[in-house]
Amino acid sequence: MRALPPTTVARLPGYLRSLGGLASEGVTTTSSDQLAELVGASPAQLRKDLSYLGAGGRRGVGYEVDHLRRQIAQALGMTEERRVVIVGIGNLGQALAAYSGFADRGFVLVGLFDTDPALVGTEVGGHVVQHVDGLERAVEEQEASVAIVATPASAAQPTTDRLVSAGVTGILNFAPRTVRVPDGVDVREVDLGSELQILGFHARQRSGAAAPAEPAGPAVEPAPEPEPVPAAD
Amino acid sequence: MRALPPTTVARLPGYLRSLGGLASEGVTTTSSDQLAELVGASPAQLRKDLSYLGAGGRRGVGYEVDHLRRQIAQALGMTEERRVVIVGIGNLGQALAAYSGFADRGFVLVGLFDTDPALVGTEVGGHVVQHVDGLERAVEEQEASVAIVATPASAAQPTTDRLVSAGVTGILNFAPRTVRVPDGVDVREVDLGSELQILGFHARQRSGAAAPAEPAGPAVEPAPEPEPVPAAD
DNA sequence: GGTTGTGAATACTTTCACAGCG
DNA sequence: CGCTGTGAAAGTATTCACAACC
Repeated sequence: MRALPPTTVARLPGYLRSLGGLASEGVTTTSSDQLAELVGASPAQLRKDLSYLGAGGRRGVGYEVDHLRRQIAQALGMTEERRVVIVGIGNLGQALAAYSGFADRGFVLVGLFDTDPALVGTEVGGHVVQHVDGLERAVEEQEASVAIVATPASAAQPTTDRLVSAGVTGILNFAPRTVRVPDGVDVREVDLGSELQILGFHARQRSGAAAPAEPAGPAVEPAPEPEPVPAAD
Repeated sequence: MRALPPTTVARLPGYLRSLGGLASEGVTTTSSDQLAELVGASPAQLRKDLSYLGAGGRRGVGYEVDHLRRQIAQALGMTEERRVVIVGIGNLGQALAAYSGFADRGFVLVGLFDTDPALVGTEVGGHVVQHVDGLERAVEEQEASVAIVATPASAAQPTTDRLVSAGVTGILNFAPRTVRVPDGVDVREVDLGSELQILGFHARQRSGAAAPAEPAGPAVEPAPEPEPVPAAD
């Protein structure tokens, strides 16, 4: 088991969160059944995930909460400090800058950047907003390895390029545009619009929308094929 | 191919976005190669995804941009209006309330809710914040089918329960806690902390972290901090 | 010529079910 | 006994590669 499957990695933060909850309730030992219930996964999946970590569960007993927390935290690199900058201090950037969970996860916010002269120099979440002109320099000096991009769509790719060339290796992109990065750089895209649209898909399924060209079927009521909207804008 | 695979659904918003870009440049026809390049997917995957939709690509020619847009928009239910409420109007909730992409995607914001008396009655993003006491009533009256939860973690589950019982069938949860919903309700979890931690995992991989193995030994010591490696590569 | 649509092949993920150990 | 760890099975997703068609 050299590398963890990406799906496993994506679940670890949730496990860690639930383990924290257990710990704060004074629980010292847990089982795959209990933890699976908390995180909303299957016990088998949980055991498999944890087995990749070499988590030392004891048969007949379960897992030691504290030990498991340390192991997941280490797998996620939380034992090392990561320095993070945020670029784009609009509504969303400001909310992200105010996020209180950085420290708990080993992240230290070291800079906020924007182009808006009205914003530069103001303080947001305890940091003074700087002009993006100084982005590369600050990234290098501060040894930032992670960046959060919360710019308008049009600025996302250029901003990303600058961040990468300055040495950032992890990017969390909130701009509604997928950004390209070279090998060795990791991007995660988070897009409110896409998430809404995915919800919209399921809502449509539920609302009895027949599949396109799916005539066969029981006597469902005259499915209202939604009138084509006035077309594209 | 009854239903689209979830992975395909998750990619459709990105396709739609890129198609919009092409359309605004006056491009009327595209190919799986061109579109794949834009969205950062493989041409084969794109063709397979589009084939699930029954998108009428023409061999030797490609896809008609406008037709494809309409087809994806319909699959995503964008032709029907979805009414959405936001609960929790803190920093993040305010940023989400100000999001300008609702209308383009067929979503209409119909209510903002919070418990904070200092917030109730104020206007955010063109809407007056209401007290959550009136949540169920408003959801029913406004026929909201989608809710965005941006409350603190502790309020996420109770809020979700209330929303669901009032009739909401799609939830976008930004609170750092997975929420449980009954069958027939769709939840998407978006968590900044988790995303950061996933980035942290990859950063750790890169920084030459040794294999996680504690080869042998019953008692594991809690001091496995690896050597700090400053900016290799 | 070019490009789609798609079965087949490969890769990955989840679930099952039970051996193995405390 | 109870509960983990894990091979094997089942289920999904992606990629390949080429026939079909324009």
